[in-house]
Amino acid sequence: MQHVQAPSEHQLAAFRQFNRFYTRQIGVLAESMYRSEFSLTEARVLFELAHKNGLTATALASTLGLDAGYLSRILKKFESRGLLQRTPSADDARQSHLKLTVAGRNTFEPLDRAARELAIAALAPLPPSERETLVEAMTTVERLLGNAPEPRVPYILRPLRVGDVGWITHRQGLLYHQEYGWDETYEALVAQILGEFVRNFDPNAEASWIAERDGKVVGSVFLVRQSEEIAKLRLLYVEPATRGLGIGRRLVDECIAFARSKGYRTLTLWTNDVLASARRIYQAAGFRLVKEEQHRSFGKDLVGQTWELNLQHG
Amino acid sequence: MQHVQAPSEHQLAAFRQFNRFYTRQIGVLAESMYRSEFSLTEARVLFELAHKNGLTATALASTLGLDAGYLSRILKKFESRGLLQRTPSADDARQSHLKLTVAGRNTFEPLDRAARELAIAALAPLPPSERETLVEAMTTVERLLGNAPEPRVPYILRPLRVGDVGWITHRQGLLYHQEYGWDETYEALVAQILGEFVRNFDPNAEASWIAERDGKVVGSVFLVRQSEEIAKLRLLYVEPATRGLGIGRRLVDECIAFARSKGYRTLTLWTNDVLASARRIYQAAGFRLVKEEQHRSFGKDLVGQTWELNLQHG
DNA sequence: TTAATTGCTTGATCCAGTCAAATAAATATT
DNA sequence: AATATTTATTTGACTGGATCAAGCAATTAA
Repeated sequence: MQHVQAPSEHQLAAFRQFNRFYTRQIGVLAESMYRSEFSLTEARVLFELAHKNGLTATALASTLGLDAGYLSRILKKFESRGLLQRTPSADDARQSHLKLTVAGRNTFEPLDRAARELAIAALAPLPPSERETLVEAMTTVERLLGNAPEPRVPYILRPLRVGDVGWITHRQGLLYHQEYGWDETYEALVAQILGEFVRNFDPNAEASWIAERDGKVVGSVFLVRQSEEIAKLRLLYVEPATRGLGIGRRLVDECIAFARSKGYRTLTLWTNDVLASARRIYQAAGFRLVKEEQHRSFGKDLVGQTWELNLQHG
Repeated sequence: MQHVQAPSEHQLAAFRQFNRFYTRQIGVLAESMYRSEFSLTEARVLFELAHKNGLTATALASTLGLDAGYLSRILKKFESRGLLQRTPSADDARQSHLKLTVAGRNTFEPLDRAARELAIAALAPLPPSERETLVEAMTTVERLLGNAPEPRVPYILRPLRVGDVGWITHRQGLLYHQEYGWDETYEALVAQILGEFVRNFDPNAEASWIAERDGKVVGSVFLVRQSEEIAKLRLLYVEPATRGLGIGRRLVDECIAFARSKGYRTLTLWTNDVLASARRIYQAAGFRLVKEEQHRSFGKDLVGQTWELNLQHG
């Protein structure tokens, strides 16, 4: 059962403002097309036709959100001018497949170039770094508003890369601050642990896994050597937005498998009792609570827990 | 002289795709208004009138990008229905100031609520974290495309907050990786330094400054106590996109002033000769190079430099 | 004083876009 | 197999959103 929280006023306001802004923006674009022999809608149709052969009228109408009758007339106009060729569909005599003729492509070309010039004119004044920022932001909007197809692969695991240490520190610091009120010393501890992990990394005895989804880090875990026989799992974390995909469990499983393969006898970890969702994962994976102690850290009174997994009986 | 590089093909494509996408998006919005007694344009006019009193027709036409004649008719319609009141301007008898009547506000209200419902419907399906991402991306697009007024305050300095340590580590790690090819051990070093800084922080002898612009961290510097008489400046960094605003210089100046006020005699720092822009700042601030040594770090052969500033003669 | 510009209005017009009805093919139902 | 329903497309009829150009009065510049 998921409680759906209402969007905040600030979010609604920003969303609506953006729509007003972009309505105007597109008005400007449309205006600049005004002198051409085609309307904005006709140009959109041409664009679709130029980029995809064999479309049917219905498909076209639905991707552009056009009235079927209106589109029909536009297509008729194109055909009468020799820009468009219709081929009756083999398996449905009602439909035909649409394709621009050579003349059609030639007509589209200057239109397309003009649109390109417009885009250049919009981007060129920006410093290069901001161009990239802009494009990224646009992609984000599109992905989130367009009923973005859920990524086929829900997430991938990959090794640590430059930038990850800082990012994970940042997210964990913020997250535990927001959720549990831990202060900046927690983030600092994470930074130190990860810094040391990287600088003293022993590839034969240690490992890390980063879960990535849609190009963004959504989880991670680290396995360090504590002694000849004991490996330690550290800093398991999963982005709240991606909980429920089994990422946490997967990360822990990877750790266990790796530790076992390297001949460790015990996998240990230290956590705090407030971290309930992590605890469930550890329990499910077979860890057993071996020690608890009160401590004051990160600005809070906490109960630290040590969990262990025997790697040999399994 | 600034060389203006052309936008990349990828950027142009993304930009144009977004325009097509949002054209469709706005088409959907307009459609949903179809049954109301006002057209989308009329609704936009109403919105502007509802949110700003005393507008003139020309101002309105230009903010919405409307034809003056068309707007004139719309206003006439509003006035004849008693939604709008025009007050002749005192200092220009050609203009009049526009203001919604009470009836006008009452008419606008359900319209506004409907638009609000639409916004809710668009945002509600997203998980909260993505809502915020979306809104941020929209704001970014708007800022970059709308001839965004440069933020009045180009940047602000603020103390360290939770999340900063990780973020700064992330950015510095990535940046020096991209610009100079340094490997992940540099990021790890930054993490350790910052982690230690926070955990052993002595507010009477140490300090940090975060430069923020538009809500985003764009620079930082840390000052640590090395001994009774020597303070050390560490990890100066400025986002490339915001170079030229004097942020680096400002951060260094803050360090110097703080070190002086705390009675240190010397301010020292360690850097590498490849970091040219930082070096210029140190030189300009009066630092002198006191030592150089070759070393191999971060996967590169580097020349380390120690710079010092005498805090007493100034 | 005259000329040019600006703010707004009005007449004329157009064509983008909507709606409903019609046709023919495909699919579902009996 | 016959009938009903749905789907893809077309066509006729119409509306009203939007543009353009001309015009008027007030303002500003020459």
